Order: sequence, then structure tokens, then C-alpha cells
Amino acid sequence: MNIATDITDDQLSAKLRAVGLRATRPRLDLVRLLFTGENRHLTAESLHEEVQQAGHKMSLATIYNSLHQFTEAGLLRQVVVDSTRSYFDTNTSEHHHFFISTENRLIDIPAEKVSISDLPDVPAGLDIYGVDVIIRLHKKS
Amino acid sequence: MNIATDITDDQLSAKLRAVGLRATRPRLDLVRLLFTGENRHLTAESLHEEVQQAGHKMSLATIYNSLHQFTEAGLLRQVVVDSTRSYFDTNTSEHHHFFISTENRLIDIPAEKVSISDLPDVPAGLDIYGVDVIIRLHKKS
DNA sequence: ATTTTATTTAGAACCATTCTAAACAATTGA
DNA sequence: TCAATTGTTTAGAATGGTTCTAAATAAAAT
Repeated sequence: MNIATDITDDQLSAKLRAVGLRATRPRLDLVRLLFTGENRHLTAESLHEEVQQAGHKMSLATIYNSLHQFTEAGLLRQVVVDSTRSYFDTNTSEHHHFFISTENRLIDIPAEKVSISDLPDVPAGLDIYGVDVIIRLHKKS
Repeated sequence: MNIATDITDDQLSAKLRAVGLRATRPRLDLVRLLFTGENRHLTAESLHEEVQQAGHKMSLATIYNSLHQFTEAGLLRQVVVDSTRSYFDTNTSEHHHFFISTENRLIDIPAEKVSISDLPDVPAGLDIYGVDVIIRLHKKS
């Protein structure tokens, strides 16, 4: 890993503080895993495993707490594709998903690829706060 | 209830047999509740309650079994909107949904209202088997 | 430094769903 | 029509992802 791409704890701290969260050791470790490199899709379990393999020990409760705090803070986006597991996406910008059900894997689709025309009126007193498009894929038969 | 709209067990039986399911008493009771009248959105719990109130007794296991069998048979469509509960839709034709998160309620959106333009290529060896569009609503702030 | 406030944790609790295996009902075929 | 077979229902236990609890720990404030 070359020096130019190394990310310091200070930089990660700033990211946390910017959204009003204390820069604790566990959160710094998570932020480093989550926001270094490419966009990621993950579950509490998969993140927990990854944390172990990175040589840290962290309780599952902390993983869950952090995933929710990060989501509320706008650092993560929750993607509901499966009724048995929760997925989180490090890409919080507007976009959609392929879901490969045979491997429980998500792939991003850029927002421009999907156009939504004139919708029926939103019922009175309600506002749109999210639009999810999920295209489900499985092995060719 | 006028006679012209009454539905006989025979008619309901036919519906079940048409998809390869035996016409048992519990299934007939469910089919009557589910497919008489308007399209419905329901959960295992809500259906179980409704069954009780209709004066039948049926185990939750049967509700779950039947919901899955009906879904596999193409009589129901599962809608994944919430990571804590499974929803089923009696409308199996192509369409989309509003989800009112503050009341856990679904509203159908006709398929024509949403247009999906040129998608990225589907990864090799995979086929699309479903497209879900969910527009999430909450109380105006 | 000391106090206050937020965070982490292990383990228990929760709850929707699935499983088990025994009782029962529908179908088949003599 | 009656076994025999096959499919269905069920109560209750088990499962598994997630949340809760309350005690220990760490960060921030004073």
C-alpha cells in the first residue's frame, strides 16, 4: 500500500465528527473498513467476520449499533432486498440494484439507467423519502 | 351479499387444483379470504388474525405453508419492503408499490407508471426474474 | 482530575419464521 | 368401497437475525 493512499485515523475521525459521532476505536476501525476503497454492500454478519479477519475484536452488538448510527447519519444506506437479512450500502447517492438471489449479492445500477415517469399522486399528507428499484436475477435456466 | 357474487367451494377448489394443489379445508378458507374482492396486501400475522375473526382456527404454520405454496404456484407475489416482516400481494400482475412506512401499508402502482430505460447488461449467465419498484412514503414533516 | 455523558459489551431476550414428527385427510387403485 | 399411499395440518420446539439490558469502559466537559 503506498503512502499517498494511506488514510490516517485523523481523517477518519473527521468523517465521524462531521456527522456528530464520537471517534471511538471501534467506530474508526469500522469506518476504515467501510469507506476505504470501492463502494461496498454488506450485512452485519459479513462485516463482523471482516472485522475479525482484520484482527480486531468487536461485539456483534457494536456492529449493529454502528450500522444503524451510520445509516441515520447518512454514511450508509439500507437496502431491503431480503426478508431474512439487512443489507447496507456504502454508496449513499441515488442509484438502484441488481440482486443476485442465488449468491445473495448486490450490484449497483446508476440512477440514470432507470426513469420513473408520472406517478400516481402521493396520498395527501405524505412525502417520498426513498425510491428503491431492485432487479432480481438468478441463474439462467 | 347477493347471490350472483357468492363463490362456491367448487370454484375455489378449481383455482387450487389448477395450480396443482389439493383443495383442503384450510386452503379453501384461505383462498376465499384472499381472492374474494379487491386485491390485498398481507402478512402471515395479519392473515392469521383475519382467519380467526372469520371463525376458523388454523395454525400459524399452515398460514406460512400456504402463503409459500400459493406464492410458488403463482397465486401470490411476495413483496420485500421491510426487513422484519414478509408481505404478500394478491395482485400478481406486473406493478409496483408505494410503502407507507408509518403505517406499514402498501399501495399498488400500475406498471405503466414506471418506465425503466436501458439497463446495464445483466451479468452473464443470469436472468431477470423480477423487477421491484418501491416508493417509500412517510408523514410530511 | 473529576464528573458527566456516550459507547461498548456479553449475554439474555425477542420475534418472525421454519422445522419436526405425529395426527389427519385426500387420493389411488385393488 | 376400503386399504394403502401420499399429501396436509398441527402444536410446540428450534432457529437465526436482531435488539435489549445493565454493567464496564472510554471520551468529553468542567
